[in-house]
Amino acid sequence: MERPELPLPQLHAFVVLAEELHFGHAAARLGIAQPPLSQQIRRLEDKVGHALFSREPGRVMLTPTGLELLPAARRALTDLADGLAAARAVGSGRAGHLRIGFAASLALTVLPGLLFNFRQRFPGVHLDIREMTTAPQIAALHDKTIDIGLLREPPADEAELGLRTVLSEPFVAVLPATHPLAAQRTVKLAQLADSPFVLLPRAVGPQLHDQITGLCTAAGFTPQIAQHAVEWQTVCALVETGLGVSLAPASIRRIRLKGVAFRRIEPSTARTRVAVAWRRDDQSPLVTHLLATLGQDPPDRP
Amino acid sequence: MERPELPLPQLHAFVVLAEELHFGHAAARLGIAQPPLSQQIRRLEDKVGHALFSREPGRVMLTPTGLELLPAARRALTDLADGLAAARAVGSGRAGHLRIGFAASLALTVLPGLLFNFRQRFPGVHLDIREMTTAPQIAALHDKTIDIGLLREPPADEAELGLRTVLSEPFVAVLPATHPLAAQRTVKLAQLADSPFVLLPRAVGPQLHDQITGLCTAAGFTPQIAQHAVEWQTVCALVETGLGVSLAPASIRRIRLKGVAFRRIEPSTARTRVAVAWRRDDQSPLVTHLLATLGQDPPDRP
DNA sequence: TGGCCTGATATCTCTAGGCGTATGGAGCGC
DNA sequence: GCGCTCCATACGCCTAGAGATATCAGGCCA
Repeated sequence: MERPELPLPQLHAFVVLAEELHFGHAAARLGIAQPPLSQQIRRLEDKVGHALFSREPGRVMLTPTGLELLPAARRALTDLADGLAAARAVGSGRAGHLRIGFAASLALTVLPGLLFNFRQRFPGVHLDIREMTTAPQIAALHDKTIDIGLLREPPADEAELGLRTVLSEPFVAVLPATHPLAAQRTVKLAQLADSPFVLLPRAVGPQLHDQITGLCTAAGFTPQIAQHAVEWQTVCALVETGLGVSLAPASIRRIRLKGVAFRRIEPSTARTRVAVAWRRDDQSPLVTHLLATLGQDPPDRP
Repeated sequence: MERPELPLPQLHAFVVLAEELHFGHAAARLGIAQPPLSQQIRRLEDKVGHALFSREPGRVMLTPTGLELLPAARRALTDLADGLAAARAVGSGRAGHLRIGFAASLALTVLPGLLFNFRQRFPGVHLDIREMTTAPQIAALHDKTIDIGLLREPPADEAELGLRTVLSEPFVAVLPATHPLAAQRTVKLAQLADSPFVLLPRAVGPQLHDQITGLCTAAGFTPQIAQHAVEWQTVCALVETGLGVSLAPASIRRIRLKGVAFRRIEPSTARTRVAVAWRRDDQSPLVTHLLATLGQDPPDRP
């Protein structure tokens, strides 16, 4: 790649003149007087080393040399205009792509609304969504593998990461509608001690899993896990069949199955936090935009 | 098409820095000191409105914005470099295309050598060859439908055209080897009065045709045309079969058939002229080159 | 802590070039 | 011949920008 020798204003003048084939009109289109245009063309011809236009009295025409240069000049100008526009779009956050990690348990709560709102505001932005648990999200943020994390039970000691709580929700008991406790408005945790549990496998969400089993332990019993299911829908479905009960973040109420009842638990102090995480030093306006979207459209609180 | 805002030197600096990702090295490759490079990049970033590089201590990296701009910048630069080279090639006559009209009777004489030599010297030039008789060539030169004409019996009164004689050749009698006159070294035109003639149709080359029949008339007889043939090879082949005799420009000797004899005619004053014609005001270097080629490689004189 | 590397800043110079007005000069039509 | 159109030429002005040198500031390593 060598140093370019053709100033863009001259190329611009050249292209316009090639379209108008009239110095006066071309100068008018360029918004300048005619003599400067003559100079521009002259300078360009000097640089190329050959005439680009034949000025026969009465008509201006492109020479073969000019005809050869024209498409290149035109492409260069449009490339630059388009490239500049695209770069500005990316720079201002109207385009680009954003990689978001999210906890599986959010797929039915904050995530859909967030994606919907964000896409409506920034339709040019490609969103790359991947399901990850908390620890891998933290690692991926440091790796710059993702730009945004949506996770449960955020760690407290991450100096390089920004963290903001998106949702803090209590737990609910998930019961078959036929279960005796379903008759009560609230359920004491200890009352679940004898029921078999249906839970997500610990590997899917260790923080949440540990918090749930921790709640049971605090209530004085160890949950008897009868069955694992990787998705909350499945958990509810299994509860509906009477296989057992479960404990889940309150947003699970979104899953409406007629054979399943959700009941507040007591004590109700235990809550699970959902946070958004990002790199503090991330300059991308897309991150800012996403955080703003998250702030302006607070997810429904169940 | 709007006025471009990105000076090419800055784009060049940008591309080089994007490749080197190191201000010092990039500046060295550009042949400038490092501070000016920093300035170039800064100016470009000001114009774009966003950072193009992230300068973390220790490493320079492209931002997404810069990554978006890079391909456009690269394409614009190479387009211009290539376009400029192509335009210069056309301007200097190393490329382009040249439209040549030629008389059919030259297809076996001046034309092959001319094309061969010209193509060897200017392999980048596309030659557009079309067979035309004299009058259409003159018209096509005025129309700018062709750039070069190779014609017989050029007109004298063409002020706008340049004309140069390429070849001036006598006529020869074309005889079957068994013909009594073939025993002589030279043939008097009148001796052909009783033989049937094989000639090109007048439409193929009126000037030449008229000149041949004119020769006969001058010698006191009207040729009995027994057969027409559109190509000289065919004429010779028909003569070989004994169908008749012919009169032809001497360069026809190139066609070697064992049953055909070529004999000088007397009086030998009659000659046919082949000329090259071009527009005097034609600026194209290709025309000059072709004329030079024609001058430097004189066609074989039979 | 003191070099060293790397990039940013400050300041200066110089010129290419972009634009204007005024003018010249060739064709062309009346 | 006169005026009109259209392009070129001739200055003159002025800014952008490309380049240099000198210096500063932050990380890194010994």
